[in-house]
Amino acid sequence: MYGAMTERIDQVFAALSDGTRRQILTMLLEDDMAVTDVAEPFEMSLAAISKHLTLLSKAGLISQEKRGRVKWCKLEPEAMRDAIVWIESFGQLEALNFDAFEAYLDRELGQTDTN
Amino acid sequence: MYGAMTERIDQVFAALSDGTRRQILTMLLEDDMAVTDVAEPFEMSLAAISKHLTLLSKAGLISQEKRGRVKWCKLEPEAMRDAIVWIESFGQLEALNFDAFEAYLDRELGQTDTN
DNA sequence: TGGATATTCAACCGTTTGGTTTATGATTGA
DNA sequence: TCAATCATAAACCAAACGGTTGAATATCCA
Repeated sequence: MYGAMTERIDQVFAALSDGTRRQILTMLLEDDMAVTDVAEPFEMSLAAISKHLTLLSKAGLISQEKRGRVKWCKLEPEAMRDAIVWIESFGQLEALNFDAFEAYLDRELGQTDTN
Repeated sequence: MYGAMTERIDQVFAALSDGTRRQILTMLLEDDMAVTDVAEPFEMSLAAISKHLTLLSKAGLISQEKRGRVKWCKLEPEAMRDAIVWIESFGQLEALNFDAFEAYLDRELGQTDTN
């Protein structure tokens, strides 16, 4: 069994492991965008971008709302929160974040979260 | 073509997208470990853990050194640096980190880093 | 020497990923 | 109404993932 939070972190990190998707997220920092406009700077097909957006959406990193024939994509940075907490704890250079990491681990264990 | 740094970030995020691997990294925070000892708390085969360790090693997140018949695994948290810079910039809650992100983007662009 | 231990290799399996092309559905607007 | 536009679906492909089992390799030690 796999905890809900653990699974979400899996999805977020997996979503971030592709340069195209990271670039899309960066573009969405500016403003909400239609799918076609998201696809414009890329060389791949619209269908491929549509798949990337679906994956980002499943990971919670964007939301999509259809108005008319246009589907608007909006960044949802909150979805990164737990992933940020996890990864920051390893930036031991500034050893400040260990408290946050231990708190995270406690929550994980408190959820009968076997791997 | 894909920039070297971009590719490394891909690998790091992909490595972190699996709960087993994140747990291994957490274990290695404590101390260096032999492969067999890493595998002990998991229910999967030793060969499976060995593969996870190979992947972590390719991502630079651990190093492995063979002494005798034992292969020691050591955490290499520095490998997370660029991934941390990238992801932190989206934690807009504390809007402090944007400078780091812009610096990252500048480096990316400065590397003829097409996607 | 030879058995036990540590680790990986090799072959296999089913699923997912990241892309393609073509077809389809929904909506717009002249 | 009907052509153009926006977006996804469907079918396909090659490669990677995450796991298995069984064999192979290397080392230790009695």
